[in-house]
Amino acid sequence: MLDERKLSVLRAIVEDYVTTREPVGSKALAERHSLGVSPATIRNDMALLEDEGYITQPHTSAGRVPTDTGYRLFVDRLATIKPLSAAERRAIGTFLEGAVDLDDIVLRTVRLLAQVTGQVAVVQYPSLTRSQVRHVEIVAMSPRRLMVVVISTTGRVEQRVLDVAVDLDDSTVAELRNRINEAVDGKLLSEMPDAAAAVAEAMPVEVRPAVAAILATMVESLAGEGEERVVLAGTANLALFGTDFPGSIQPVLEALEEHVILLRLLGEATAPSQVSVRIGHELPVEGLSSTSLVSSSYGATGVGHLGVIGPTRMDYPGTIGAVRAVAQYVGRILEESS
Amino acid sequence: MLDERKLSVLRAIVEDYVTTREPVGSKALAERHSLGVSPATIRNDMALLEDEGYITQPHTSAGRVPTDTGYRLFVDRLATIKPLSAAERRAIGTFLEGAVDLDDIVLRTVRLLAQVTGQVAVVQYPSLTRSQVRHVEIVAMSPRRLMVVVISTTGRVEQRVLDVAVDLDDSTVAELRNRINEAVDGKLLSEMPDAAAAVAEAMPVEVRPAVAAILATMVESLAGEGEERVVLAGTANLALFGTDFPGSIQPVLEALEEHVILLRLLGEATAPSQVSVRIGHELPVEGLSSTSLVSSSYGATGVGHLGVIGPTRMDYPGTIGAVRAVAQYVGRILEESS
DNA sequence: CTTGGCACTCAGTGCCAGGGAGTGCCAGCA
DNA sequence: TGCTGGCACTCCCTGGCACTGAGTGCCAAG
Repeated sequence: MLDERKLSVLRAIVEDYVTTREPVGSKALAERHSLGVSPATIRNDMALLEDEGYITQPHTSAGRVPTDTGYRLFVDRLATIKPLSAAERRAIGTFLEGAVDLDDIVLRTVRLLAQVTGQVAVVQYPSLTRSQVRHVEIVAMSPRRLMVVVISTTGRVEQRVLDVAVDLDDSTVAELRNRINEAVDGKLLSEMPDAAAAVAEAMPVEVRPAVAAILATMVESLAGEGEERVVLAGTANLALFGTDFPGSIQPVLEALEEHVILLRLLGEATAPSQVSVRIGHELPVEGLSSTSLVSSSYGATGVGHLGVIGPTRMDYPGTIGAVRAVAQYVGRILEESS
Repeated sequence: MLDERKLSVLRAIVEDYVTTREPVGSKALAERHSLGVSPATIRNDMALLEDEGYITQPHTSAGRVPTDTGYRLFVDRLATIKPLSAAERRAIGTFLEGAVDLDDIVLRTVRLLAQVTGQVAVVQYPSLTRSQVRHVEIVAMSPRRLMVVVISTTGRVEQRVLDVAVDLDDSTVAELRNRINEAVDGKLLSEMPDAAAAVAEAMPVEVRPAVAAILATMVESLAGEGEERVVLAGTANLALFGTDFPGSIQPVLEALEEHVILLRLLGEATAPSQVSVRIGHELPVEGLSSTSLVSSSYGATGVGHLGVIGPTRMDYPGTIGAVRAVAQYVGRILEESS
């Protein structure tokens, strides 16, 4: 159905449209790309591509514009990812090296990504549920109030204050601390429920229910969905692409404020440690129907995700390259600092 | 210079312009407001108001628009703050009551403020330096690595991991913990340096330098500028006012991403526990020169700030009322939960 | 000091014609 | 069968033009 030349035409249309922001016509294509055929032939091909739904015209006597499916085909079969230049890679490296703690790493990453791609960057904090536990600290603030602090290998530190129904003396707390650390050290937080159950079993019978309750609360509050966090940067870049969004960037900004939704989108990315691209209406979010999301997980265990959101008319090869590179660097930095 | 009637004219211009978004002319003023004089008289007044710099015309043969100084005069002398309706107050109360922890309080507050005012809301986390210390916990994670956790009465919990040069055994750490808690309990974090010095003095001489170093690092890292945080909501509302910003909302969005700057602006607000209004070029930030900031501190001790950022052409009486009300409620909630 | 009248300015709108980019279709050619 | 050049057609965009209407500044009279 689509022979080699028609694919070339589609590629040329996407590339030209991305750079010029204007519908591209057959004559311009014949001039700017060496397709070896006349405009008339290209017109025939374009008519067919339009029938197949890959391109469309804004109005009768205008050039063609890629559709979502057109971009999809381009990304899947026609684009070759643009690797970053050596200088760019070096800049990324040194910029991220300078980070002092996890907050700083995430902040730098998201700003970097926004700056490199010129679009909106999204970075998720390393997910606690996928991180390994490095240390658990339990402190009795008062006889019936405990503070639990969990430190992950990725550097996240989360704490909760729990009220318990039974007085717990210091030695019991100390024992609990030791047992918990023994049980969960190096484990994924998602494995904690099982480990916690075992710990409760091993404690003296009179405190067992209290301990079980503590552990349950602890696991729930630390490993819950609510603990995922994302950070954004570069929303100002949206205003530069204002014309790319039908009407207004308002719905886009609204969608970006819903961090829960962003987290879901990032999480839905398919293959681990590979860049995923979701285009226009492929994103199941109203306000983002004219944007694309280029995302990837980072870290060896896919401990978090990051991505870039921009208009569907974006430079996919470049953006994919940037996202991939940044994800790699962040993963490396996190491993070094753990 | 400005008699009563001219002030009324200015007030009428501001009110009309805020609602209609269009330059207002003498005839319209005479019709919509009962000023008791003819359009011609109003024209004379307007000419004078323009000479004084309170209003301006976008072009000849257009109506008048308030200038920054015009708004300033309006806010200072002409506006009567619009208190929220009973229903609104009730809604605020119940919405904020539902919060489960500090993060939740802040999140709900900022969303509420954005929703009520229809503009961009900014809420600063309770400042650690102005909070009282409720509890300090020191935990030896390994002989040379300590974790320090500080809990404030406002519910903020901050932790740091410190590496120390000397081995500290458990009993020393325990003693340190007790002494610190004794010394700083109920004190403002800003008073900690003094308290810390006294603690170091009282420790055994061989660990004294190490302890002093720990305390110094601790105070510095916890009470430093870097620890202030702000949260935004309602940036999407900016797009609705797009036409109010010359050119683009891009510089505004950019400025909003600079949290450090926002913090500075919030902190500069003058009178404590009173609503401060800064209009247009009064804000020393390039990108915000066509916006106004209505802000207030909250909490009895002015422990944090919150505010609203919108176009200079905003409903000042309503916004001031909303900011004041929300600040009061947040303060109350924080006290209840402390 | 206020008021009505009057001339003037100028943004905004609707209309129209011309130019241009682009398309679809068709007939001819390899 | 597929490519190509030619041609008529569509429709957006631009610029010019006249017109309207809101609004102003000024002035003379009350």
